[in-house]
Amino acid sequence: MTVTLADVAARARVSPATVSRVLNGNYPVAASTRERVLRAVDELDYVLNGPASSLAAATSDLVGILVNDIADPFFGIMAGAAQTEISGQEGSGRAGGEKLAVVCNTGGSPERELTYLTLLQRQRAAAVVLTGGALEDPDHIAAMAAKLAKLADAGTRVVLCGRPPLPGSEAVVAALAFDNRGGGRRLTEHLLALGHRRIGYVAGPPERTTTRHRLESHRAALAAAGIDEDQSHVTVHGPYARRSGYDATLELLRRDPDLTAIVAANDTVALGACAALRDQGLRIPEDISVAGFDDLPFSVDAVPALTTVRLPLHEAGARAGRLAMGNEAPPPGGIATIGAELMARASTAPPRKG
Amino acid sequence: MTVTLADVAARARVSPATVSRVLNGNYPVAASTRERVLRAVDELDYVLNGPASSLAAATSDLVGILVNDIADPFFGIMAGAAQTEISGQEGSGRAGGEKLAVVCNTGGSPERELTYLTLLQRQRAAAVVLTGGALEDPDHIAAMAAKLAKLADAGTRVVLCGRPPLPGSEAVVAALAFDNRGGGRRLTEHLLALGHRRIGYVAGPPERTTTRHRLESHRAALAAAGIDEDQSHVTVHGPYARRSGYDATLELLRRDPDLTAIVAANDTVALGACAALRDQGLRIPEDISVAGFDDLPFSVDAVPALTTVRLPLHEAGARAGRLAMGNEAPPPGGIATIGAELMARASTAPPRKG
DNA sequence: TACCGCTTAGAAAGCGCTTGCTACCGCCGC
DNA sequence: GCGGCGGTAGCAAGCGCTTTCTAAGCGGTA
Repeated sequence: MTVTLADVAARARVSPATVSRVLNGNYPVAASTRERVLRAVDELDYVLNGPASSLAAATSDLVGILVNDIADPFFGIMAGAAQTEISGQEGSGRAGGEKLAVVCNTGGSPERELTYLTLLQRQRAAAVVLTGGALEDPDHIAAMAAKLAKLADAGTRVVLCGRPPLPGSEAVVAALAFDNRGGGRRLTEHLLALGHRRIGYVAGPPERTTTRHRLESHRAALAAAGIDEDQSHVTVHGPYARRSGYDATLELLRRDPDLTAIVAANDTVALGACAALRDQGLRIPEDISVAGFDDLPFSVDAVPALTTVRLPLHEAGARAGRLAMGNEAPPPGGIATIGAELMARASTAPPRKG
Repeated sequence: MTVTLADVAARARVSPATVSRVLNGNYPVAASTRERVLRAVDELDYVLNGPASSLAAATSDLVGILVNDIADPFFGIMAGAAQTEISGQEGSGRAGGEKLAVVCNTGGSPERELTYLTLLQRQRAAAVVLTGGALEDPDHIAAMAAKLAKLADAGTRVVLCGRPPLPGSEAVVAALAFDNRGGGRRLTEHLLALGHRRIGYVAGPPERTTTRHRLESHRAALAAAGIDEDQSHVTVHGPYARRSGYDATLELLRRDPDLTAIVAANDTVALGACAALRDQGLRIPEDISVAGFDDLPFSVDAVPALTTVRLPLHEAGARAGRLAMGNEAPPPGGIATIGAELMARASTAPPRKG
């Protein structure tokens, strides 16, 4: 019922081998023959059998992009950029060397992360791009390192994007990490420069690298400014979600009503924080300043516009895509840190005198 | 080098057939044998060869979800819900009947849409979910219908989610369409009830069904209220992007400074519109009302909170996922319309007396 | 005891493609 | 005029798995 290579071969009166070579274009075929084959392909509306092809050639055109939360533009932007870079290979006519770039949503679950990796391993994926902060659980790190090593062994190119390098894993083609520490430090320094001293912090889930890096750099900046009291009572952890920002902010206000600024783990959380503050009748930034992280597209449209740290998500994703395709030389040592730029906007201002 | 079924069979001292049957669990195998096999699998760290398996069984565990823009939460939410429903199959131990649910980003390009479909066809995908509004170009519709028919022929289950049914295509398992018309009508009626008569409209790209349905229902509501002047000079088209909302709003203001309300094609565009209005020194909703569409998560946090139309994106995505897996009966006729609910919030108010 | 049927395992034939090797053809150069 | 060579095409052997068909072993029944 379905058309096979052999059918095409019969129609073009050549051998299956020749058809295969025309389709793959990696072996000389006379122009006249090629044309005859191509015509047969068109007439029969032939579609290559991917599994058969992958099996015989021991390679696949699947490229997986893993994200923590597909509904979050933070990941969407990176994934989209990577996917464009990977799929956009050749504008040249026939769907030849086309890669099938697909994104897989782990939902932040370590098990699903591993499961997806196994599934991609099954498919003998050509490459895998892992985005977003990693879990700090040692077991999971070990499992991931082992898995990635196995993937690399099987010829899959592994790229990390916006994720710190895996300790001891040379399996990876390249790791592009965001400078969360530098960005976090600059953000807090900005607040300090404005005169803030009592700063609440709405952190992400404690077990994520991103959370820790951002939080640690915040505290380091405070310490460097001579603020060395224990910060734990003005820190609340929660998921990277709007709701979490809302709830955490109410909690912080309860713990210390004299806070003059709130730093959020990311922009989404910051938006929740703003909502909570407004609901408490506080004005931003007159009564209290708010800052986020990531500079997602909506942040500039918040009212007031959100002070945040810009991460070049698009650029990083695109670069990861190119690395995955082997279209760009890996950075020295396979590790690159991507800058994070402070975007000082209207949501932060000097604290009220008093 | 890589471990194959035969290696496992040798180690467990059974035939390859038996190992296959243990792994697929669709044939009786004695408990003791099964255990021996499973142990061998573990010890050798065996990973099934997907392509080989797909080739032999003539089926695959790939499920594709096509989206127009992965960086847009509108799609992210649907895709995430669908993916969860598809992957979340069996919590039961071993990675057995696991489906590989992946999302493919077409970027709104018809060619890439078709390309992805071909790629999925190659892989003999188990199912395909198409999300988001369709292009109205007759050629593309015909090409899509043909492609989907071929996919269905090859056993791939096709589900449309948030996309109008394809004319004459019985290839499709089910089509879940949003009630864009009903939502659009209610939104405009809300504005009319508030007393607005001069309403600007920032529409999406003219060639998309979503755009047309929303715009037509808006105009129909106006006409029903006796406002039957030509609306074209207070309508501006543009992509579904923040920037487009900003620019279009400035243009509308230029064309008619007396507009008392602006309706945007979706929430993202509405945010851009708000920014433009603010930059012009206009207050929302005192000077001018603004409404969006979709009710994305950030809309409630806008200042003022955005009046919009809620689309149950998560629910629709989940349902599409279930339909794709055959875990839910298709609606009668294969077509279901999903309600759209007006969310009247602070960004709309009666126009200033004037 | 002989027969039957049930349960469980193995043998082997592909699934549709790729690719190393061989074979053929026409032409050049000596 | 003949050996050789570059350029093309075909043969056939798998790639690693699934699945049909066959067979072996076992207990139960007549």
